[in-house]
Amino acid sequence: MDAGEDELISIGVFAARVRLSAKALRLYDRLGLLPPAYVDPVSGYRYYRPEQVERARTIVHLRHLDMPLAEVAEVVALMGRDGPAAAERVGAYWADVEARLAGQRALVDFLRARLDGRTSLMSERYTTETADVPGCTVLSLKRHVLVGELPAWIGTTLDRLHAVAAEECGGVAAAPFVVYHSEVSQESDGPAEVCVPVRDARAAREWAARHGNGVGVREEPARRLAYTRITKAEVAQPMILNAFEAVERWITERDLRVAGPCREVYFADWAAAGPTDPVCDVAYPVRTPSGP
Amino acid sequence: MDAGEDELISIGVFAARVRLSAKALRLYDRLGLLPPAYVDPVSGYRYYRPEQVERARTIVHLRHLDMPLAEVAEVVALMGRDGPAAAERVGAYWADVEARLAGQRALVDFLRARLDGRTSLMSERYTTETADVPGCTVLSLKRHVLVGELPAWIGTTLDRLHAVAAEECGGVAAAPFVVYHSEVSQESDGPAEVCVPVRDARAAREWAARHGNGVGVREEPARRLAYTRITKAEVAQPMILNAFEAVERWITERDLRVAGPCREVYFADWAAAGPTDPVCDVAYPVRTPSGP
DNA sequence: GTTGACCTTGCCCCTGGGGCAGGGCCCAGT
DNA sequence: ACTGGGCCCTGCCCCAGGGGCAAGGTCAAC
Repeated sequence: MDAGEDELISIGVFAARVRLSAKALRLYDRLGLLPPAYVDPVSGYRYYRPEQVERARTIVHLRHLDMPLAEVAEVVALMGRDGPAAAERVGAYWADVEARLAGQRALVDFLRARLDGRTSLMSERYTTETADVPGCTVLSLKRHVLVGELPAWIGTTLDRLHAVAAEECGGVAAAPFVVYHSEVSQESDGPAEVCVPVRDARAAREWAARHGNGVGVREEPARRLAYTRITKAEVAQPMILNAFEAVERWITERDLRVAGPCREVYFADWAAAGPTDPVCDVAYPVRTPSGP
Repeated sequence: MDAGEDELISIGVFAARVRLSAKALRLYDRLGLLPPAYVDPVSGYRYYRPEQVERARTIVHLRHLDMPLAEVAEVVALMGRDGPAAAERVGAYWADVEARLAGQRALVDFLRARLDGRTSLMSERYTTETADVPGCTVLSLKRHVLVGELPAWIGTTLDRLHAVAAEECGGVAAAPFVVYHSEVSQESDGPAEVCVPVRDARAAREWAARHGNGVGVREEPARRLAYTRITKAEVAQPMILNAFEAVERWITERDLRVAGPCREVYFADWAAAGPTDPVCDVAYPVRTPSGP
């Protein structure tokens, strides 16, 4: 158990054994990730022990998974005391990676199809029309949200506001919708706003003043919307982007102007709908080139 | 076709529409990736046109795949002229990503098992022994090679040297082996050397002087090897790391010292072997604590 | 004792931006 | 016509995770 001092290894030899650069080892020392067993107080030379090889190799492996050093530090800190917990952290990290990847894979398909020119065929699938919708008072909740969390957030928020509208505000007056401010389709975070039109504007305002943590009430003006209707399956990322682009193209071709942030109008019962049932209108507010 | 000047969009508005920061747009301008349609020569203000939205969004998507800007530039350059070629490049990029990922997935399994403590069970699977092997003359080819390319490189190089040894150097004298210099198991590149022992040292030397582009001839000294025997299936990354670690542990426990770079000795016919057939010895040269 | 290999710190470089400072531009209201 | 506030400009420093190089100190073998 008593390790002789002859076991001290210089940084170059240690680096070669664990396949790290000396530079990386110095960095890990500075970060407290893998401090040398001994540092000569005069020369500043770093010396390692063979027992440190295991820790170093674990770090190498974790870096090979592109795990940030901060997280690597947590894992190796756990390693000595609680192996299963460390293994668990690695699993959790990798699950995150795989989740991100699933989205990226879908995006690859979408992009390849678009670059391939198959998009022109696809845009014919979308029939765009306009409709004039009256103004209304809406319960609204606005937040920055990442693409990955969007569906879940929309679902729960819609349910919450739906319940409030039904019980406190005289019922739901029209189809709920989600507005994407800074008017892009999706991708990355960016403020999204879930809106549920209510019948009783005054009751809504009072309820929001009393309870609404984050929930606001506002007037949504009457609008002319250019929209295309899509199925439940087509709402998924990134397929829905095709719908947004189709509507944009339709607007441009007709020399109309976009007059506000784009939105998704959920006119059907989401839970009851099958994958091929239409559930959503992808819409842009428009005005005519002449009028305001 | 003549776009009115009223279509010019300021950087802030354009940034919001394509969901990029103004900072990113300036960077893309500087890199020639997405130059503004017009730059005011007096104020330096950048102005974009709606037609540039498509290109910008493609860039956003590609960046979302973590594609480096240099490669993004190539793809978007192709986009206008040759869509299918651009799609092809994206596909190729993603295939690379997936390939890298396959290796990382295996590494995750390996690491989780090790951190979980299941490694102690596994080390019992490996029976380590020592053997004294005589010195010999070897044909050798040394190169820096990445982990992913290792199996392919070893295979083809072994075949090449095998053929030379058989035809020009009096035949193969012993089992070929691969030496990993800077003595680690694997991971990342790092010089690896394929060695094939030959019977006729003089013929080998002459052949190498005449033809050997990169192929060298050297004396491999007699060694005592600590080794464990593994099957064809166990040669795969990263499972083989368990074997290396088992041998290292065995050496440490017996108070021996590593006396050279580790190696894999391929004693069986690789092509003819099934997954459960032993084909390889994972070995470290050792010396006793007393002797040199 | 000398020499060359090794080690040290410190600095600038890369990518893909974020954030801030100091200063210029533009438009709308008065 | 002026002024204010909101855009926009450039330039600088910052992040991870190191790579590379320079100037200088150390170690060990001969």
